[in-house]
Amino acid sequence: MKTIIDIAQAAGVAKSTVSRYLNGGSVSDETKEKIERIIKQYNYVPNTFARSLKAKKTSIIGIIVPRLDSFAVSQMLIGIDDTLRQEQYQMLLANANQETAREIEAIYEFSRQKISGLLFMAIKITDEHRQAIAQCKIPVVLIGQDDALLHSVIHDDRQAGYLLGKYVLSKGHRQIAYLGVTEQDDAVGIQRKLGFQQAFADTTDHDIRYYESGFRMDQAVVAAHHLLDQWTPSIVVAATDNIAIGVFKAALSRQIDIPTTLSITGFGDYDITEIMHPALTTVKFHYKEAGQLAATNLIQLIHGQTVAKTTISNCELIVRESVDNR
Amino acid sequence: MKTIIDIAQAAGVAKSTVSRYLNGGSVSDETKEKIERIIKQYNYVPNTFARSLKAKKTSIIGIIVPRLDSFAVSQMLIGIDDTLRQEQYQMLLANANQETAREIEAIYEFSRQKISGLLFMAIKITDEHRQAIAQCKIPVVLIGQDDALLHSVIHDDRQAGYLLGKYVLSKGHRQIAYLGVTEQDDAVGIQRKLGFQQAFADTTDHDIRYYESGFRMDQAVVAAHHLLDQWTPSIVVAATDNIAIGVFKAALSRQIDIPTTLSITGFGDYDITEIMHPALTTVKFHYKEAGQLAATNLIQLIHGQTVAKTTISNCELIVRESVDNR
DNA sequence: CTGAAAGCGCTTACAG
DNA sequence: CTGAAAGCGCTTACAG
Repeated sequence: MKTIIDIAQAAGVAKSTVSRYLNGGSVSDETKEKIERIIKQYNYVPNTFARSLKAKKTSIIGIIVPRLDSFAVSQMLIGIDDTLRQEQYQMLLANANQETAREIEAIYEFSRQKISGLLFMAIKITDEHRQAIAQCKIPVVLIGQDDALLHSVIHDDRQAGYLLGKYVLSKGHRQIAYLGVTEQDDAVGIQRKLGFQQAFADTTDHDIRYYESGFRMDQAVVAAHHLLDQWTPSIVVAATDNIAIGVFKAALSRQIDIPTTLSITGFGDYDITEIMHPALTTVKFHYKEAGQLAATNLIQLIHGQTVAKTTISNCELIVRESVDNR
Repeated sequence: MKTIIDIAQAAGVAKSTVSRYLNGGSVSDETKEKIERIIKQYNYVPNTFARSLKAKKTSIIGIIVPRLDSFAVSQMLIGIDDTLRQEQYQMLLANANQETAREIEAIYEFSRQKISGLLFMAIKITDEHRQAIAQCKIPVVLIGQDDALLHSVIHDDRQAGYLLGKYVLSKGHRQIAYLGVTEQDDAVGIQRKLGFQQAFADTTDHDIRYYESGFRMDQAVVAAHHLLDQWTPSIVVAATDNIAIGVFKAALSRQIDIPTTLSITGFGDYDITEIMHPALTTVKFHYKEAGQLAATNLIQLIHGQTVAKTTISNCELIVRESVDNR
């Protein structure tokens, strides 16, 4: 491996001059050309460690995701990658596998790698998280989850629940099973549900019953069977598209016709929901844009600029075929 | 930020002793305890740059993926993450977005970051790739694509095509549309097709016609319409599940009944294919395991151990409902 | 515009 | 088991 000294010697200049060339400092056209040629010839690549050690900064952004096999996560990653590339940042990725301990671990590990910023898709922010983040002194932008202190880009989960609630109401449904997720997850577990309930605030002739499922499709199938064993609603409102797909699967295996006998809705507008049969009525979030926004905000934070504490990414109701009139 | 000198002073020892403690060298129990306590108290985290600069190694593995919104890629990433975590490696991720130029760029950028190994999901290996890899002197394991020189973990695409071909044949289909992808992609574009053809080697009363599609579902829809405009096969054999889903969608919009009028198959066994209606007959690849295997092989390569040049991950036919008897 | 020198925070032989 | 010293490959004031 060639070092800056090799280049300097070959070009007949001091290494500080080469360094200046590398960092866009003032160098005469003549030496510039000379250095350029030598670098190309030697195929010289500066050592990032030496550079970062001295300059005390890196071009690496850490990203913590709860899982890798999720449409929402993939889309957000695409958005993040998009803007990070443009700004010449690299992505260091950690999969927390939905475990808080692994999230904390990743924060410290990232700190050791001296990332210049952190993009964090958390399920729930605890004091332990706040402490780790504070200790590492890294700029952070949360994605998908709000926090009193940290910067965040969130989806309008409340509004999403409300829009869907109003729609379900308008279609005449009154026997409603809400298949949610743990309230540990504020955005998905609480806000969507609150928005949904709000849509029914002025209605009295309805019966909404609450059930809970895990995030994975197979967990949703189990939860849906459990639900359908207990009750016969006219609609199941699932807290995510993935869970809705699980309900589809359970209903199918019970020979329940969708949507004639049972209507189903989701949240998220996953790619696949469009081609399901019947196509799923859901609420679309702009995941890719949220990822871009979060990356942009983080970079501004790194540059010491001020950024709105909370950025809200909007949503829209996508009406398809899985909800029947009642 | 505290440095090793702060720790050394506070503990009343030399910094080389602290370094030895950090790296598991011989230190008396007494000093060990002292240093341990101080480190905890100061919340000291060693500077990775300084460490890597001197020790000339990192714990970072670079990963280049063609896209992020793919079931196969996600699953392989999960597998990779799995074994990399256990071995204390970090993942530096680059999304090439199916562009060769971005793949090359990523290799050089990774080299600058001094990754200790590269996991590469390429579409096609060109001389430009080989040159970049050779120049950077980084251990590499290819995933999903074979190469004459580089180490790789591949799926048994040929066998997959063969298994599916034999099945299609046994179900009586003779008017077959093979909706493939570009032959640039050896594994998906060539091997699967060759295996499929091989299954028909002893048959003469068949008519297989070849069409081509992009990898994305929306591209597959267009390709499927194009195909169905031109011909009326009894089955469409799609080169990936994603493409098969596009065919489903096109058939649905044309009111063609699946599988009665048109049978469809895919490759990959994406999660979703199980809950489609009718459920998709396909060939399952073990993506997660392939990711684990590749990561394991790469680490062995990094440790200077010898590794089989090519590791083949097997496949199995998954018979479901999308193929009718003919 | 250019160069000599100090220093970033570690690790690693080498003595003792 | 422990410490003093050199050095990894850069960047950055500071002179000139």
